[in-house]
Amino acid sequence: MAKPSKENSPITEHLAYLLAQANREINRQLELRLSKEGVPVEQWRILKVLSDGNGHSMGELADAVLLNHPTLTKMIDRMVSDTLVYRVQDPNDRRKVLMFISDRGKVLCKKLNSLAVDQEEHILESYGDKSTSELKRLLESLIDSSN
Amino acid sequence: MAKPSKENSPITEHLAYLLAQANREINRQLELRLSKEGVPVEQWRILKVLSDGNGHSMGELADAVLLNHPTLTKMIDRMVSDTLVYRVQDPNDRRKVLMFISDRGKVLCKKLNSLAVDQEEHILESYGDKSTSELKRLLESLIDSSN
DNA sequence: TTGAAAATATTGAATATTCAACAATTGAAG
DNA sequence: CTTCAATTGTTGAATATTCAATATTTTCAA
Repeated sequence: MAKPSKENSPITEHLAYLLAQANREINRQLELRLSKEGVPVEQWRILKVLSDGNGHSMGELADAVLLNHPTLTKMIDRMVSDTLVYRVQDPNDRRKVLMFISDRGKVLCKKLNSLAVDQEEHILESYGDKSTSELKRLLESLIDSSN
Repeated sequence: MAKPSKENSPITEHLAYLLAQANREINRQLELRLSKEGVPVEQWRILKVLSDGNGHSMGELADAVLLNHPTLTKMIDRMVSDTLVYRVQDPNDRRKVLMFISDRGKVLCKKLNSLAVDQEEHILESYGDKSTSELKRLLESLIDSSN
């Protein structure tokens, strides 16, 4: 009699797979909303981080928005062309570039925020208040325990 | 006095962001393990799905491994070159291609499974048994409620 | 039975991402 | 001080992904 083995468990039971699947689905929904303004999810994240009005270095930003450096550089290039953000050399460390959000960027960010809030509310409705906050709590703690 | 608004909540509090972050981190860890065999995560998923020995169509496979069709086609091309899998025309519906895992693929899949199990056990240790199963349950239910 | 629509997989061009190398600046040890 | 290593950001080439168009087969209505 064969003993049950983890190695035979279907892919759908792996945490890594469930995370990928959930992420894909939620991201797809968010993408759909933000596409109303023609903006990819990553750009919304960038705008949101910068909307505190402070300057953020590229490295800091890359960490915050989950992009690696070259990808971020190229995305920022586009956003600068669209005058959503702008670069300023850090006066205290001239290796660094500080990114700031423009007025136009702020206006767009507000619109995007409300589209994103729509989605969160939609999730709350179909998935439930309690499940949502419990899931968030568990995700935060997983991320913590991974560092 | 300004009332607290969801729209100002930091990006780190959004479910979509937490999912992306957790997914990124867990995937990174898994990638690291599987790189011992030089195999990307997606190929492991493909092998795992095919390791039931049955033929799976490209569409079915694309859904299961969370890749869109053209990407899967090109990845399968590589795996066929590496003789990990092979194509057979579906005799019942000649539009379809059925994918099968090869003997070499099975051998590789076993090694990959044990690397993946290592990771899951590492997560169980640092994150805890209870949290892990609770998180899995919530993720499954989120995915369910999104369809 | 025929012809139009749907389903399935692949292709090639356009786009995006990644890797490795680079340039500029700072930090720090001798 | 000077030099060498580390940090920061960008670039270009290589790679990968996506979108739109295509080919093939099946389905189904007329």
